Amino acid sequence: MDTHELSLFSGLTPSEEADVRKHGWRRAVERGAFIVHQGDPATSIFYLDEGRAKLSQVTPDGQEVAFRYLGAGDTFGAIAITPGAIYPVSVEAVEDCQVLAWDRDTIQKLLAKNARLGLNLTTILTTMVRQLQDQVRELATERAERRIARALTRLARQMGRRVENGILIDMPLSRQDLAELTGTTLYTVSRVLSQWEQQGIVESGRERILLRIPHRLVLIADDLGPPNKE
Amino acid sequence: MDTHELSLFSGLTPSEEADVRKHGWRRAVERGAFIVHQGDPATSIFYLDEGRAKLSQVTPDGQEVAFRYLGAGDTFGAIAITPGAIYPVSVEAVEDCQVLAWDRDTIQKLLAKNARLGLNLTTILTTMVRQLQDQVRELATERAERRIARALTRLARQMGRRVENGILIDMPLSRQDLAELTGTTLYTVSRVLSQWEQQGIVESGRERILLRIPHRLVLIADDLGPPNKE
DNA sequence: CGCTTTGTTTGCGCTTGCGCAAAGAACTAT
DNA sequence: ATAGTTCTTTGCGCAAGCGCAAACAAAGCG
Repeated sequence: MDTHELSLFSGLTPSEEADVRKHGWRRAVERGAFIVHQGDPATSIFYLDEGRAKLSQVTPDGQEVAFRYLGAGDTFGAIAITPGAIYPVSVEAVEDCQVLAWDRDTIQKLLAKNARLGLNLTTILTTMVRQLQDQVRELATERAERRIARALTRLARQMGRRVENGILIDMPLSRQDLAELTGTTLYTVSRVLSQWEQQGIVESGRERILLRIPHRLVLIADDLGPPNKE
Repeated sequence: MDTHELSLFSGLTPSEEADVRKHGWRRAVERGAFIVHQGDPATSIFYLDEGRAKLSQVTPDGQEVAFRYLGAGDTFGAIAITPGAIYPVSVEAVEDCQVLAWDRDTIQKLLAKNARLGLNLTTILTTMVRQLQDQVRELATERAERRIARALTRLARQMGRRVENGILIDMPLSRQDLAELTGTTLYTVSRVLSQWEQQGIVESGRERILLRIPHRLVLIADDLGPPNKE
């Protein structure tokens, strides 16, 4: 369901992949630095080879909205394929990253040379469309608690690390970050987490969330959750 | 800013376009009928040659969420390019439509034959991604009145007809429809429209909305709006 | 032409969740 | 350590908007 299963390189032979890789340029990005700046001319398409990053947008009045977190194997900046485009989002490394980048001409040549690459890119884009449609549906119809539960289960699948007593979201993640990801506020996130903590569903600290009973979160996300009362 | 400017056929020579068209099959769809059913195997990609349609999704519990309205020149169902995919949305004709459809193999062959077609498709998809990101941002950060103003100005640009005393949304559009498009309820939409009607900004009736002072709506959408108080 | 269906309006009460403020907790740096 | 920064928690009041209900309006139908 994630871009996970399908990377830009899926189905390519090792030598094809090597060829595509060597036409791009590699760059190391430190935690906290930006790989892509919202508003800049979109000149390159990127492949995240290592590390984690946040894909987000800032509103005119300064509020931040996060769309998703990227992990190794994710592709972003595909808008660069269209001449004259501007990046509509920013991508910020939340840990040290290694990225591959291709400029417009290069990627176009590679696409012309390798049909499978084009198919992969199309699939990546339709997957993004699907995910964003889900996000719109959730924001339009679900309440905050449910959206937070959903975000956490997604993050767990994507970047969860199995530990002794549950699944740890393996990344610094503040209440504010979760709020930006779920279209709510830091306060609401904090209150919801406190409540879950009391029920033993999660265990959380500063920028750290451990899911002790992931199943319960899935139930809340799908609203079959054991009623809070009774 | 809309898919308007760029259609699937942009930049193709007339004979190329004719070739692509004749490989697809044409279908007439009556108002109210569905062109694509959410949940069905995605076997075809579509081009809307004539008419208007609604692209929407139904939640498990029956609520409907509308993503956008399509007009002549719009492409949808691109997910069909990926083998095994399922349509995540439904597309319903809101007036009589003419559509062109290509099945997976056909479109793949056409894409292999014509690089420009692939570029167009990629651009269409990145545009959809951008629009959906905007929609997420709006739902996450803006209040109902503002989202409704935005939706109306968009609809006006997309399917507005200039008439004597303003711009008419040239399509049957109920309060419920607008609510599904803006992530709110029929009641809220009705109240907001009533208020605007009193201020002379719009003039609305049953499934019909006329923008008398479109500019004012833009101001509300961008929140520079003449303060309601004072 | 009256009857039904479908869409719209608006009063009212209520829930959700926002957001300030202030206190506390955890990490950083000197 | 100590001070400063950053993140988190929670009380409290409040506004937005939900959703029922009931009345009204407009279109469709026999």
